[in-house]
Amino acid sequence: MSPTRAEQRRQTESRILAEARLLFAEVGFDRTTIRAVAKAAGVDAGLVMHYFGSKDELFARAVERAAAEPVDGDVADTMLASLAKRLEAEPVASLALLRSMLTNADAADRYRTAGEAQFGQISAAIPAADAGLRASLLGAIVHGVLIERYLLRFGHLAEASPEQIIELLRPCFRALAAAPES
Amino acid sequence: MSPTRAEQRRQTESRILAEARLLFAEVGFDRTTIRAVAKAAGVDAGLVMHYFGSKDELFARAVERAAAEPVDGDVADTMLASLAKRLEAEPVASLALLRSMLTNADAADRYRTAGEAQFGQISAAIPAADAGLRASLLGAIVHGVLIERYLLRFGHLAEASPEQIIELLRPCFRALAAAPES
DNA sequence: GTCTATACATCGATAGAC
DNA sequence: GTCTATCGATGTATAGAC
Repeated sequence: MSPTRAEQRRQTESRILAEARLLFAEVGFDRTTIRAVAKAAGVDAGLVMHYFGSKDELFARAVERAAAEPVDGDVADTMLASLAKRLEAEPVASLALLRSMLTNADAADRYRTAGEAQFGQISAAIPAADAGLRASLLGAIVHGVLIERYLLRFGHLAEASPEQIIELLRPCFRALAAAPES
Repeated sequence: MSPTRAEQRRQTESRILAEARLLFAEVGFDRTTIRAVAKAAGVDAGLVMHYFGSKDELFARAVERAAAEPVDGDVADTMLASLAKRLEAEPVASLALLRSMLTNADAADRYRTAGEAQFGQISAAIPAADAGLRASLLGAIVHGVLIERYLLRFGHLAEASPEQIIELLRPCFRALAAAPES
């Protein structure tokens, strides 16, 4: 009935990862210490190092996620649906990346890489000569909203319902996703 | 002909402040060290401490700026004009604040305070029941664009001309600044 | 007015005991 | 599989010499 060593390790490891994600999302890479992660997970700092080798590796494991979903129908609607999902359930792994991307080069790279896949699809689906810039603006808006809602917790944005936000942004997204005249 | 001690100090102090602003904008509060600021300004670390007392005080002095300009005419146009100005000349003091606001509580507070004055005006000028949320979204968009252009230097946004960006954002801003029907 | 020397704390990482 | 002990580096801040 007692768990094998491999099971033990897997459980402890995932508990460490969960606490690391939370801390990275709350205070960012630099201010998250191995010691604090270990304490939150109820283990020793040496064990965290033993499992993950380095703080960078721990961060990499904590923020890795599944790939972005494909853009099928209308660009604006697809992006709004994706944003709505992230406004309903707080996306901890994304927040860990967002929190750290301005002060950590590795986090910035991962953020860029994660965004490029989605960017390519969106850019290709916009029928305009300046599709790249339009897609970039859409991305900047999404991230600006997520930052002020979850990371800075600005009053109106933090408390508004996802539907309210989505409906206000819909005309913006439509304007950016559609060509000026066609 | 030789400068007085007071003049000497004033010059050295403003040189230190300028270098501090640059470093805070480039790598954020935590990774900016007193030693690095001193070195960039061509003085000793002890002197920086002697002038400003603490790293927090140095940061406060480095990011303090003039108040936001008043909202006179159309809300959307006013905000777009304000954004255009910040897209033409890189606003170093603002960037220092933006770079640090996700990982430093004091920077986040200053950012919030600086934004609230402008927020109140914008919110009051929007004729809608959800004016507060609309104003917040406008702020989030502005900051999202500034972050990706200057702090992350994303290709399309970093290279686009201010006019291009402003014209693409104009319909978004109009939609958010105007009541749904009136 | 400017610099040297140093106290004091924190953190990542390593080695090894149990 | 988990924890103790410790090294080495770095950074803020202080005290005092010049």
